Amino acid sequence: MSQGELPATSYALLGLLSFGQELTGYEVKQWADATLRFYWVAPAMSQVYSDLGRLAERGLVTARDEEGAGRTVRRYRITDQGLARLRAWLVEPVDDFPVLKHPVALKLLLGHVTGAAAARDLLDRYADALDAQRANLQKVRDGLGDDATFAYPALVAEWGLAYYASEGAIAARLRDRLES
Amino acid sequence: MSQGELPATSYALLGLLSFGQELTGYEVKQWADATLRFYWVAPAMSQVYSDLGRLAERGLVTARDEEGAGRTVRRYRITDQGLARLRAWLVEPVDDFPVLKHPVALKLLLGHVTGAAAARDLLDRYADALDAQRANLQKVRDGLGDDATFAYPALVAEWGLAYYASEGAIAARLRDRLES
DNA sequence: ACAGCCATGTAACTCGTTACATGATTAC
DNA sequence: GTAATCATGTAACGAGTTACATGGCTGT
Repeated sequence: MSQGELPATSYALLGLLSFGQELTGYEVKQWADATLRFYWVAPAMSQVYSDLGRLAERGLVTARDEEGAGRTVRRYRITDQGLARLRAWLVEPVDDFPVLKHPVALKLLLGHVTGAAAARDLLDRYADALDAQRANLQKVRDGLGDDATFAYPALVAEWGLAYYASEGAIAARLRDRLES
Repeated sequence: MSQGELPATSYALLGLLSFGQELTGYEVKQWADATLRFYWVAPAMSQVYSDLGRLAERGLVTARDEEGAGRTVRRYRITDQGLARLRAWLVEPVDDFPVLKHPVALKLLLGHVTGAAAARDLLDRYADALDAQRANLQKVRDGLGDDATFAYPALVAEWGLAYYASEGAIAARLRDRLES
């Protein structure tokens, strides 16, 4: 039990459980959609369940079947071992530099194929998408409040907001340079 | 032939060939490492070869075996059909918002597990990595020159440089907020 | 002679996705 | 009653990775 390395996404899910609550797979997915999505990925529902199963196998979380009128739901809680394992991973030096899969930059890179008008269009639509994304993240940040419990998630949300703001400014500048 | 959708990475490789040269798989990989790496991914050598093979099967590139004293190298060139297909993909509205896999943000999000000192450390090391990455991209940008041929790649490289600058500033600000 | 780069691929595997399948509870 | 949401999984597949295998060319 507990042998073998885990993919980062598993640690991310384990991390969601490190805030102390006992969550169902469904709830873990919702938290992932609300927070992890902006800095990591939003794992598919099916992956959440299978990853939680693996974490349980290794004793990093416990699975408890909770009887509720008619329906039984399975709640997961992080174990001491899981917390220790998570801490060890967190303090490990980060080997991977952030990977950006940026379809807009990729398409702009090939602007010579489509011409300046298409490139401007691309950046315009990106600016709209950025606004929408930023609005979503702003709601998440507001939802986190100013309590100490979620101080770090709030910090990271603000990082994301600053990133979107900067990205919007850069995109606007690039668009202007294509205007000529 | 030419049936079926292609993954974005295949279009990215096809895009590298859209600049007109006839390249070997090895050279495509080098271009990918130099440019695509910053905004998309650096595909493994083995993937470059298998993707080029698939593009050839579909008539989007031609493969020509070039005899050279003893050794034969295979050079790929984009076809008219390939260029048309690439153009169609480029003008398609971008459905995917950029995906950021940001291990530093992910670990910072879980700062409550390790404490403020570890979080500061994390951001310090990230700042160093950012500097290194920015220096690499600066070399790429300089190598692209100011010729019209690589105007779009140069534009995107400058986007990347601005992004790294902004990221460094944000990380420094966050670090200061953890100082107290 | 030897190291390092150029060059090309195959095989096994992992991560993560979509599609499929099922059913209970809640709000209107 | 019926639609949306809560809840839990399995199966098939795809994209991309690492490990393995091979060999020529180039500079010292």
